[in-house]
Amino acid sequence: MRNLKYAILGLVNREPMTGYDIKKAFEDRALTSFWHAEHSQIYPELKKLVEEGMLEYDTDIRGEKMEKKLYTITPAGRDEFLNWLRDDVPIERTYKDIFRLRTYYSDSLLDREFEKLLQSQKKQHKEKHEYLAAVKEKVFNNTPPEKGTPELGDFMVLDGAILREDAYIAWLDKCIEIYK
Amino acid sequence: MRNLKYAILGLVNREPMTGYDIKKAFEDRALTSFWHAEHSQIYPELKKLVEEGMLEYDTDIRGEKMEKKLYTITPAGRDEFLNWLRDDVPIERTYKDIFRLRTYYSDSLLDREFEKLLQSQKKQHKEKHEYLAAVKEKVFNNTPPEKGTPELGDFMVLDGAILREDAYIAWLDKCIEIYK
DNA sequence: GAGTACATGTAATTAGTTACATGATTGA
DNA sequence: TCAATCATGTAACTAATTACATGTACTC
Repeated sequence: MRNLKYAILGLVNREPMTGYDIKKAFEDRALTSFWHAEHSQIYPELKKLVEEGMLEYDTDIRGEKMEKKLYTITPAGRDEFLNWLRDDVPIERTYKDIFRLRTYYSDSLLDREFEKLLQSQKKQHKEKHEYLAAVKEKVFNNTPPEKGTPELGDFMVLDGAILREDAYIAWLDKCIEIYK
Repeated sequence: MRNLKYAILGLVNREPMTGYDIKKAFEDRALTSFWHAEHSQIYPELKKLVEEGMLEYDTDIRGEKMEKKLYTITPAGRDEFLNWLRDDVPIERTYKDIFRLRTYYSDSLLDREFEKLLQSQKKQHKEKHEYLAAVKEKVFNNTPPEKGTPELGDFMVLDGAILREDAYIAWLDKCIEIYK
């Protein structure tokens, strides 16, 4: 499906970037909630995208010797990206989740043991939720940016991540209630 | 992390199973919402688990020639599984989601184009939601089973899947509102 | 006799993670 | 001068998907 390919094309389509910038973007709060890749996956993919004519780069010499490659999207790359973006896709059958897998088997634990695990998960999801809500307030003042700007994309996925955390916490609370 | 290993150990711990049964279990309504594997991944993993002493099997001859292997968990396998189950794990940093990736880049589409994609996703998530809610009613009468039964695990993850769909639909509605 | 479900495997490829490997630049 | 960050790559391994490959049993 080459999802990483399109994730990268989309980023470089927003603005020219180095591999390092892409790595940083994947660590960013909004993106990190629904996509991620290590640099060891990014650099080979960039090389491939250049070979395929989707991206090109200029080598930038910083200081004495330090080289960095600034990637730009080509017209072919932009076409390919837009065609991908327009696709109407089926929803994913499975959203893999290790804690749900553990919950599925929780009858093999003592009630107290499992309740502790539930509480630990809740604590972590609450922290994530608070963090995301703080970003929404500070960066966006809780208000959606203008249509047609990349910032609106950032806002929507951030909002989605917050709703996802809400639902996760509500689910954990239901499980805790059962086990109490 | 060997998650498939523990997914399989957990299933066989519930009751002896063939590889085919495990495949079917992964297609089951509850499990399929948070875990999945193809038979091409299951059979080699079963072989490995036997080599590691976690599982053993009896070959059952059905009819003329047809062989099936009924796997049973060993005491070592059960120990390993329970130790894994007791682990307190960090929440996943990323829940990969291709539609959220597309949403992140939606400013590159026309409003009408993207709204159509949002509506298509909503339709699919609503169908999934209705299906899950129907299972919850028919199988569990909307009531949690007794503690200490595998059925409670089934119920909790099913409930979690429903809440997840609720949140997804709520998020899509927010996005649709913005784009309308 | 045809179709579906049962039943098990391997091969080839793609995706993703962890570890190995190197070096420059910037600011305290 | 030390630490953090910038910057790029490869190697080895694990995880997962798609395709190839085969045959049985049951029901209509």
